[in-house]
Amino acid sequence: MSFSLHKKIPGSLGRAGVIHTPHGDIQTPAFAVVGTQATVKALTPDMVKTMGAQVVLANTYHLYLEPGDEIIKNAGGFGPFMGWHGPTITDSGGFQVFSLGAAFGEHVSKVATQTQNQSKKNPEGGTKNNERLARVDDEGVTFRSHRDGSTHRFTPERSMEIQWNLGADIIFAFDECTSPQASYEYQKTAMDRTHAWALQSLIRHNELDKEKKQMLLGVVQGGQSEDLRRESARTLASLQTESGDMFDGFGIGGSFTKEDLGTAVKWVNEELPEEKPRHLLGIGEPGDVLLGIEHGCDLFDCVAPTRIARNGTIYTHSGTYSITNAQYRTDMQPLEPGCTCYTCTHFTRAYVAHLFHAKEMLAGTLASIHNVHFTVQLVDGAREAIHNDTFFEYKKNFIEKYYHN
RNA sequence: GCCGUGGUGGCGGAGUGGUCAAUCGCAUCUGACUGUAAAUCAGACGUCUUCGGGCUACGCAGGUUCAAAUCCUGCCCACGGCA
Repeated sequence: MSFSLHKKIPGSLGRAGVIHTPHGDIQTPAFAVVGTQATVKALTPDMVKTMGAQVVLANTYHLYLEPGDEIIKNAGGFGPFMGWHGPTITDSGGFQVFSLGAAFGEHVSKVATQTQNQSKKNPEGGTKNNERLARVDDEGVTFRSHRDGSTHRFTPERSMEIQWNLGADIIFAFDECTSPQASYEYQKTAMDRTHAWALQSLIRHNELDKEKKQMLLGVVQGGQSEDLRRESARTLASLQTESGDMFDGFGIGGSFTKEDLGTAVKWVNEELPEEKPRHLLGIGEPGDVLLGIEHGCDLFDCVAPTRIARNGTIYTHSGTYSITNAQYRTDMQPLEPGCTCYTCTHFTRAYVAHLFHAKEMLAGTLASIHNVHFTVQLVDGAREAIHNDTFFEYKKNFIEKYYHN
């Protein structure tokens, strides 16, 4: 397990490199396709591979609940279990602390469209406590399963044990992902807690993974404040156990606003060591990914391509559109003219629209193929541009078309 | 021909004197979705509107009533039964 840096974007933090894993290399920057429950929804691993995806990310919380991490351990890890033989990542379950906790029942997302006011209801932001499914304390998180209501508890140690069983090549320290509505004080509290958990994660992981098969990434938090973000990055970068073990890379977590995503990432990556990979967690949409790449992130993952696909939204180089809109029922063009994906080379908008209206399962599959292909291609193109010293030109061309049509 | 039942918005189907432009479901239209509580969710859905409201509507035509989708009369239509 290692990371090698091959090329830097002159004048920015952006770079291209390779992460070597026991299941193959990941050329970075790379987009990890999300397969939360050991399946990329609506797609077979063959399809995912054909689209050019290099790595699949699954979720600790979900796989712990179903089918249980022991079963996956016995299957040889979630990769073999799902029939994906390339590199893999698992998230720690930390994000569910947010989505089942402070964000529960709220219309709060990872990337807020505008600067939101701090919650008047709760310093941590979001809903009243009695409605949520997860509650955080200094030692861990107690949560109720969204599937059957049963109560469970995650600690940093437990997350490491489960992720060890799930067997991904790259795993994350257990962290607390905060709401963008949380107060500064709460962001600081959560960040300090995340740092304490980071050390516990590191210690427990090194007990389990003596041969260092997995890369463990520490997760930077700190909300939208520059001082906290920088402090978090510095703290994690220098964190080490008594035996000298350190993180193999870093995740950048938490929530952002659309406006400050780039700057927040920049603050963090200015502090993080250059020789270790950085994963921008849960991002994202095309423009956000390019921003992340420019500011020095190597890995991305996001549910957007597959989720919006299943809901009928199609990525194109001139922006997104909804295939279910009436005008596409008779449109005999491919989803995006010129696209080389399987869907675009075999089917029309009218056909895909029909599948959506008829509620056929293939609708989500064909749309997902296109959107994942689109996103992977975008990142591949950016990587190539970095190697060719044309990144800014590449980004400018993309952004102009994508956002101004 | 007689008897019975029923005709409500694109469809199905509530409502059986006032709070009904009419519950609800489907369809339709539009929007949202960023470490997947998500093949999900939200809004609109007679018509016009200066967004206060106005107008036209519950098979058709009359009638009763302050007030009718709801009660009465006739007609038309559908389904079932008997001749």
